[in-house]
Amino acid sequence: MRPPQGWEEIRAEVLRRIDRRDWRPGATIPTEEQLAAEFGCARATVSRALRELAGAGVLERRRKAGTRVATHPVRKATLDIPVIRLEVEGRGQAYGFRLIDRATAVPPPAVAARLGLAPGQRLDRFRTLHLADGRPTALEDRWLNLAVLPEPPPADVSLNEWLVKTVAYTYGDISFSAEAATPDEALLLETPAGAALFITERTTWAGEAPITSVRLAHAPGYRLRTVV
Amino acid sequence: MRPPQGWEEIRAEVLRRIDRRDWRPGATIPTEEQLAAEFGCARATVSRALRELAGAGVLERRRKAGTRVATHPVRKATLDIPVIRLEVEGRGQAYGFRLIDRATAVPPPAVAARLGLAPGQRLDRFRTLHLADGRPTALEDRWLNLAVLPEPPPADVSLNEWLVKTVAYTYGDISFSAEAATPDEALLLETPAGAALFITERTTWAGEAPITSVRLAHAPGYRLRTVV
DNA sequence: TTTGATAATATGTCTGCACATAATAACCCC
DNA sequence: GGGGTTATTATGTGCAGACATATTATCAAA
Repeated sequence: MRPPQGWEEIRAEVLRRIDRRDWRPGATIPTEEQLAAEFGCARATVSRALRELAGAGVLERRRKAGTRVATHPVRKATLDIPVIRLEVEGRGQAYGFRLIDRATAVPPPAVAARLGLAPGQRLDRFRTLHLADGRPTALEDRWLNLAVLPEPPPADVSLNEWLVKTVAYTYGDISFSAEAATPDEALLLETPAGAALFITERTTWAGEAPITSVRLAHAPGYRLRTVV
Repeated sequence: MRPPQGWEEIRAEVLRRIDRRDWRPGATIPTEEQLAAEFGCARATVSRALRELAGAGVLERRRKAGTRVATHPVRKATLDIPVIRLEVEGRGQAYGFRLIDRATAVPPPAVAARLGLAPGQRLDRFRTLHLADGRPTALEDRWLNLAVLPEPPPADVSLNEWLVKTVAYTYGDISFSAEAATPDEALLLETPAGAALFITERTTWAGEAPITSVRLAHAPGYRLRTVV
C-alpha cells in the first residue's frame, strides 16, 4: 500500500481514517511528527493537511494537547457568493436589470446602525430589479455613501459593476434570513404577497469608511448551496 | 514605518493596499519574491498570506500569470454551522427538544434522490422540535439510514448528539432556502401559517454510504451570519 | 499566417531545520 | 493534600533552498 504523498493525499487519508472509524469523534490522533514518520514526509506537510481539516471543522487542534476529531460539528462551510449577473449567466440565462428608483434620504435605523452612521445622515438609495431571461430574479435595495467614493459613479453602466471595479472590497458582514414579501416586493418580483423570500444582506467598508449596505430579496425558488 | 512581520501582518498590509487603491481591482500585484524582498521575509511567508487572501476570494492567482486583485467579487464566505443545542446555549437560553414522531417509511423522491437511494427503499424518519427557553426554535425532519450504522442508536439520549459522536462526519451538501410554513409546521413552531421560514438542508455520507438527510425549519427571526 | 516546439517565469509544494507559544504534566514546598 | 512554580510537549510560525507545474511568451518551421 503506497503511502499518501502530498498534503492533499494526506488530507484524504486522514478523512478516510475518520470515515472508517479508525479515529473516532473526540479521539486524539497521532502527533504531526508520528504521522510524518509514518507517511515518510516532513512534518510541515502533515501540518498543512491537518490545518486544512481544522479549518473545515473536521479536526480540533490545540498546542500541547494535540489534534482530535471534532465532536460537535461546528462545520465551517465555505460559500461562494457571486454577483447576480454571474449567477444568472451561470445558469445559462440572459441577464438584465432595471433601475426602479433612486433617491437621497435618511436610511432606516437598522441600515444606519449597520453602517455606523450618525443619526440623520443622508445616503443615496438605489433600488434595482435583476432579471433572468426577462423575469425578475432578485430585488436589490442599496444604500450608498456617495461622499466617501473616490469619484462619482457614471450614469450609463450598472452601478454594481462599476462599484466592484472601483472601490475596494472587504466585506464586513453578510447575513441570510427569510422574510415574507411586502406588497411592494411581491409586485416587483411578480410573486404572491407574503411569499417566502430568501434575503441576503451585505455591508461593505473600505478601511474605516462605510461604503454601502445592500439587501437582496431573491425570488422564490432561490437556493444557496455549499459543496464540501 | 516598520515592515509587517508574520504572515498575518502581511495579509493585513496587502488588504490595506487594496483598500487604499494602491492596487486596484484587476491589477497585477508584485510577485511573491518582490514582496518578500520588500518585507524582508521569506517567500513562503508571503505565499502563505497571499494564499489565504486567494482563499477568501480577494486575490486571484495563476502560475506564471501572477497574482491580481479579484474583479468579480465571488466572495468565499466562511459559515459556522453549529448544532442547534450550542446555538441556543450560545444565546444564553436553555435548550430542550421534543421528539414529535418517528416512523419507517419511503422518503419523498427529493430526499431519496439526494441520498442516492434505490426507489422504494425505506428509511427511518424522526421529527424533532428544538426548544429555546421552552419556545420552539427549529423543526427538524430527519431521514436516517439505520442499516448502515455500526450500532443501533440508544433510545434515551438525543439522536443528534449520539450521531455526531458515533458516525463520521463528511458533509456532502448543505443548502439554504426560504419556504412558507405549512399548516403543520406553523402549528409546531407556534407561528402563523404561511410565515417565511429559513430552511437548512444537509445530507451526510460516511464514505460511500448515505447516512442521513436533515431538513431544519427555523422559526421566524432566524438569521445566519458570517464574519469576515 | 498559422502552428508547433521551446524557453522563461510565477506560483505550488516539499524538505529540514529552528525557535516561539500555549497548554498540560510534574514537581516541590508548605 | 493544596497551591504555585517549572519542565515538557505538540502545535504554530518562520527561513532558505530545491524542484514541480502550469501558463505565457518567443521564435522557428510549414
